[in-house]
Amino acid sequence: MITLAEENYLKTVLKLSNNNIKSVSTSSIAQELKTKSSSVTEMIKKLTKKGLIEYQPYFGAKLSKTGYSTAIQVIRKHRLWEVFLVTKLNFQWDEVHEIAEQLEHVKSKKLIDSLDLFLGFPQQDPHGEPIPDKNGIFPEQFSTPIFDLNENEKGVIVGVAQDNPQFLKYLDSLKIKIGTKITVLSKIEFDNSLNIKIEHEITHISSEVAKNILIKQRK
Amino acid sequence: MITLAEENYLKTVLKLSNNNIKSVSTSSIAQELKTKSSSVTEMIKKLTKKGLIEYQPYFGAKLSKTGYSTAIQVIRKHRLWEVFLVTKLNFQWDEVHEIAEQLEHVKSKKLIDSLDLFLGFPQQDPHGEPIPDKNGIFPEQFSTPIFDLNENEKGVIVGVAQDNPQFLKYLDSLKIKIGTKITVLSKIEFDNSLNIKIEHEITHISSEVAKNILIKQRK
DNA sequence: TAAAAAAATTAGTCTAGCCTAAAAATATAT
DNA sequence: ATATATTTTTAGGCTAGACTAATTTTTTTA
Repeated sequence: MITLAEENYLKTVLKLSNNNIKSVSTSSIAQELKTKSSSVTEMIKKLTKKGLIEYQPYFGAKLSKTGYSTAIQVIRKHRLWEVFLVTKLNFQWDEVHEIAEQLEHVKSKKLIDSLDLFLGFPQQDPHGEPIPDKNGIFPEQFSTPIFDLNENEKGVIVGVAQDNPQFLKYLDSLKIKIGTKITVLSKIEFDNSLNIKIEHEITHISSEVAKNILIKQRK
Repeated sequence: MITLAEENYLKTVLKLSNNNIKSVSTSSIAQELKTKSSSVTEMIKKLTKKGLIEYQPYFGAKLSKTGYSTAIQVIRKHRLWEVFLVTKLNFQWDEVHEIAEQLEHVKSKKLIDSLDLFLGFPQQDPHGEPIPDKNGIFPEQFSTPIFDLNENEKGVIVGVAQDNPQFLKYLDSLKIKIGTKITVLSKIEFDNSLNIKIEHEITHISSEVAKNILIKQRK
């Protein structure tokens, strides 16, 4: 049986690894959960013993396969409850997070699948976050700013978040248009700018631009 | 802030005192919660310190006024969630208790009042239990078997749960008919039979009969 | 590449809730 | 009315999860 605290740790590791499986530091978890790193170390050990986390002392923790799917299910519950609160109980989109934090820990597979059906299998929560299905599969990706991609992730450009002519001309000069394939090669921590590959050419864009180019993600 | 365990204790005290404010024993609470009486003693002390319970060592615990209304709110949440599960998510009436046990601890006044509205202010849960309103007031009493009354409680007969002629003739012989006022004088533990007063006559009925006479309760 | 700084882990406490065993109080029965 | 039985409370432990302080490991910097 998994406890509420354990679920919150798994969820946090998932979040910090950008919905992927990768190593995150003790201190980042502590910061996110507003606890101390010593507490995190202990809990990570416990989750390792349960097979939910893979942990290398001093080098961070990452989700195991079952840890990942457990975390995804918590996310699914959280987002479905948010949809319920907004669409059925008329909550505002900014009022639902705290309540969903509680509801996401209610344990019943049947409950959440029935709720999903009742809500009409929504694909996004009120904040636009995608909702994984009962098997943990995320829906066909919606458009995302390139800015949100991690290193080595790929996408196809599907739109822009600005129609200012200067911006669009700049995109032309980079040979960026709808349908163009891009890959994020590296992110520069300092100013959040990106090195990207467009078709076969390598180039560099600022964070401002990266936030305004919308892509659909690919494997 | 009240914890989940504390809420469960308050709910249990309320249940054991038949939705009233009266003293219940440590051991009965322990039995109901499947814990040990030593644990109960400790928790009762804690709740006393918080002003939710009034406690006299060796002579039981009873709800304070605020303890009572806290417990009523938990009951309200439990029953509203049960209605939600059955009427909106198509659960069967026997599948909802365990899930409602979890949902009843979610903290948000607005959530539960919105849910109440969404459900159309139901007055009974799927098991026929009355649902208190947002102020903790129970709806006009529905019919109840006499069997469910406690000693010294009163009611007016409003119906029967059997129409078998033998049963009805027997009621005639007791001068019981619709509109008859009754008072429960005492309950015999051994066979759950009752001594009752009908208008001004004292008589005795078996538990079988008591289960099939429906009354509307009075103060 | 060695010293200093930063991050992570360990050791030792604390609280909430639970437990068992022993002691104390109350209730029952002769 | 006193001995016995039952119930309740007290005392002392245990686990989950968190904390602080001390130690160890890794990273950074000179």
